[in-house]
Amino acid sequence: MKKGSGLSESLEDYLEVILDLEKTGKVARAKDIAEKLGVQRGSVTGALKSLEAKGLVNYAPYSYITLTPKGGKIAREITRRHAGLRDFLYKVLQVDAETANATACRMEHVIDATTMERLMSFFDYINTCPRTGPEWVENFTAHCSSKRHDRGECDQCLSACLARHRKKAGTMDEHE
Amino acid sequence: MKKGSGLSESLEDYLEVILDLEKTGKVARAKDIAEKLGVQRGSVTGALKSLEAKGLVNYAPYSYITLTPKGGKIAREITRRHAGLRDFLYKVLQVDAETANATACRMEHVIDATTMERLMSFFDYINTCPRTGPEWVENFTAHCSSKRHDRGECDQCLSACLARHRKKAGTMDEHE
DNA sequence: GTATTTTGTTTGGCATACCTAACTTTTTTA
DNA sequence: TAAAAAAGTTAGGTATGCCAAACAAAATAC
Repeated sequence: MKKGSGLSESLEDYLEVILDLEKTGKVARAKDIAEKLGVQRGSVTGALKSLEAKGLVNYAPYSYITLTPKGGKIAREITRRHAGLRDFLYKVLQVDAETANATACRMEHVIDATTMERLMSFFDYINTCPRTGPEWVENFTAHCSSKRHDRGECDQCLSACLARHRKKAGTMDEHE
Repeated sequence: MKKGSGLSESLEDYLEVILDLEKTGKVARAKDIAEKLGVQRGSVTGALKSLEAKGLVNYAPYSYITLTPKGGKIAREITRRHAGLRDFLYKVLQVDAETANATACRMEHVIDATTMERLMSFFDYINTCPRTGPEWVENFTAHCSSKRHDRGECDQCLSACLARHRKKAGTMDEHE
């Protein structure tokens, strides 16, 4: 268990882009792939041949390009990682949208399946645990700028958190 | 602001290993570098020439190898990232030690400075905020295995957390 | 339906980064 | 100190992955 697909980062990027094009524009064309990846058209031809040889895309010269089931599976996995990483970076670490996206784009190729799964569970844990949740995440911004927690407010913060939870739990009971 | 060093992942690895060898065995020898990186000795010579040309290592054929101030700075930065990422993966996400190390080893080359800083601040936030802390992190394990929070215990968990904080705050007051 | 434009392919070249194997230098040992 | 071993270098080769530019096919326009 290393990187999962066994593909180079470059080829994984091609699959990801092809999936994206399939989802939006119906057909993936070499020109669009080149534009999205910022490479020349000639480079796309080479990559497609390589992907075709690995059974990941349906491709023949001058034909339309589609993902094979195998290629689609990998592409969806990469896309899932991309989205998950981007969300964690943007929503939790609160990195600006562009940096979050760019960093996710690089990390998606190097993170292993185990770590990715754990990160997503952790994201879920943060969001569902009453001790944390969105409001706790927001406070992280303050922690970042001030460099230190204002310890004096901790008691108050914790009490408010408990109160919110009880109110919420109470509200939920009413609905039962 | 992209990757910081502008070096390839490969060359960053060389710098990291050279720093490590300098710290432990005093002198970095090509043979040790090759072993640590899992490459042949011939590959090391090529990399050293490249690093020398960039002013990152002091190197001449058959000479000992040392990092220049510039190379040392980059090597320390990579090493710092490696340690930070490994700690986050191991201590927070609780990925097994080997996977954490291997994943950190790949991520260190693709994470940008901003995101890294945020991640470290977040690690600090988790550890210092009374609402979270080590005990909250431990509970993450349960969340992972059970797949769901046992909501019934939340009130109790939160109350205990508040009690612990007050006790701790009280203890601290006594010391003043 | 032919000419033009667009799109796709091919070719040759460059850079990285690795390998193997032959060779040289340095170090060790006898 | 001379032979043997170890360490380092060089040379030639492979694989990726990109580019630029010439070329071919397909699509569009007239």
